[in-house]
Amino acid sequence: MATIKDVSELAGVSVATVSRALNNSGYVSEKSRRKVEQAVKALDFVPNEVARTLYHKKSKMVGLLVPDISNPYFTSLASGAEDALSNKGYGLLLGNVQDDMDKTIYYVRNFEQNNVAGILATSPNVTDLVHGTPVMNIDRISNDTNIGVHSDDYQGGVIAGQAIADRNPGNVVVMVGPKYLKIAQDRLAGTLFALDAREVTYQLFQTKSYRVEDAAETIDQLFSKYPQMTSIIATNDIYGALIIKEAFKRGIDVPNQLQVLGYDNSSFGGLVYPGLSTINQPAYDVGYIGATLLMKNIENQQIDKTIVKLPVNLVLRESLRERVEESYE
Amino acid sequence: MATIKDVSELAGVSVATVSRALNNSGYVSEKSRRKVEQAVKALDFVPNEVARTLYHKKSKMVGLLVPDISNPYFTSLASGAEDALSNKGYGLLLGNVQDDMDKTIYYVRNFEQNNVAGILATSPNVTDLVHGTPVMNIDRISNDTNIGVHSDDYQGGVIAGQAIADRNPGNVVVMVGPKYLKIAQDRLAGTLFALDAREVTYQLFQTKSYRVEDAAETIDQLFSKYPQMTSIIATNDIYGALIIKEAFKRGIDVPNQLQVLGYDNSSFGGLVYPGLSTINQPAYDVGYIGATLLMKNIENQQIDKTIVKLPVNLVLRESLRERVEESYE
DNA sequence: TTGAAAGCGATACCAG
DNA sequence: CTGGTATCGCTTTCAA
Repeated sequence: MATIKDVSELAGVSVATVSRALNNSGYVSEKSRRKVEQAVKALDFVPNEVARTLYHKKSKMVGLLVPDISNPYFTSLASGAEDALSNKGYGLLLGNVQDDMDKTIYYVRNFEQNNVAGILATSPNVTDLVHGTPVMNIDRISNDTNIGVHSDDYQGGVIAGQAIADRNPGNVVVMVGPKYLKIAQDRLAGTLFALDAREVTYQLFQTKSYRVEDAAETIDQLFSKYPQMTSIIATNDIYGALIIKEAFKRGIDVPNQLQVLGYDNSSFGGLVYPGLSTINQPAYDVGYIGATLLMKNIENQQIDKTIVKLPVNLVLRESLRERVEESYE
Repeated sequence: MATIKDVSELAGVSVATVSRALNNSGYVSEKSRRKVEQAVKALDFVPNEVARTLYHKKSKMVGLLVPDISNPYFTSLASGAEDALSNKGYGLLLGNVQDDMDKTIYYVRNFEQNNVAGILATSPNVTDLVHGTPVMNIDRISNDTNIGVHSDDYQGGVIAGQAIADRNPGNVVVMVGPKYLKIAQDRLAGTLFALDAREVTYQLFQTKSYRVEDAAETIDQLFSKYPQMTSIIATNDIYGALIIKEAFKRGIDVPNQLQVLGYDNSSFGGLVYPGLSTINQPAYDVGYIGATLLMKNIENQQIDKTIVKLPVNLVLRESLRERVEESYE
């Protein structure tokens, strides 16, 4: 690969001039500029990003930390981030941390060794691990986070609770995500608020994690513990789909005997039958907006202290029963 | 962040000695080594990878090109690659090229600007775009590719054809992937061979791409064109799941009236009901082995000219009918 | 408007 | 065993 020196020699100017021409910085005569352009073309020259990074101590790359890349929700998120980033010429360094603190530490360190311009993090504690690199929290936000973008979990919980309350709830089971996750707490609070407001009773069922591998066995426990349930709010769409499947196996009619509500609006929600009703979290948008904000901070050096909270909405497919109008009592 | 110079000053030795101590290269006295270690600890020093890369003209990062990161098949592949890479201290730069040549070119260029150590590519033509960077083709291999890892597409096609032939095929429709993809051709050849050998007749149905967005409308065309079909071999699990769903909607019993075979063994195949039978492609392994081989080539500088072909197998769930034993005629 | 030269942070050669 | 120094490719003062 040609270097700036090769270009300068071919063009008959100094490397300084080439650099100026390339970056439109400082004065460059039209004549020099033309010579540089020709040489660049002739040599198929592309500036080396590593050298640029070494000088600036900041690369054109952003590190993305996701808990589990097999989970379609995070895939959408990554996809949004990637689109925003590549639009502005940034690259994406991927870190799959698997909800493991050691891997998180490993990747943050690795990112900083590579002078990433910023980090998009789905674990709120990353801010403490970093040595000055801008961090944008996405999806998972903790109470003391003051910058990030996520979807409105409490509201999502409320919508979920109302959707069930509206539809002849019966015996309601609410699956609860890992308690150390604020998003799980918020969502639960919203759901319980909505349910209580409508005087719907419910049972809570705790799940360990959001990981795909843990899902199958959890479902079994669920059905044996609550064989009488007629409504269930799942922690995510994977559980939602598995519950529908298990119901089919047991000859339970969905939604008439058991209605199921997922969460996330993962891509496969529309692939199952009956279609999984769910709460749409704008994962792609969270990724896209998170990346956009991060780049803004990187370029301005000013860290806005803002939390962007994106609205969620109910996606109705066939796994919920018909809505029952309130009667005049 | 501390630099090697800071360490050398604190330790009272030269940067050369620090470097030697850090990399276990050349002679370093025990005494010097201890001083260096202390200084490193005191300063929380981590060597800057960018500077290392500039010197070596080769980073500890690998670029991964995937056609569509929303597709769970590529997600597994990426996951395997990531595991192998992070085990050996390599980072993963992601490029989502969306089957678009311009984006492919953009990313290859971007990867080389960053001196990636190698590229894992799902588009066979990447080898021609590269300026000396080692390329390992994964998943999609063309005829003139001489290095790569993929799963045995022809054999997968054969297995698929046999699975259908074994099960009272009736009116068979074979979906055919994009013809510019060798994997699609090979798979088709295998399927047709198996079907012909058993004297099963079939119809071909061409699909445009593997992209998720294009799937929904294709299904409609399929059902209206072949309302009488009783067996279908889908191009992938997404189509498989959608076909099952559409069958349910139309009151067609799966598998009795219509049996469905997917391809890929995507994570959600087990989430639908009835469970989608499919051909398991070891996506994770392709990614893992591809990355491992690539790293071997990177480190030896010698490019083995090898194609690794991984076996595929039938995953039986409920979307296929019972096997019919051959009768003695 | 231009070019010489000093970094950026590490590595590795060569002399001592 | 150790330290000085050239080098990787680029950017940016500073003087001319």
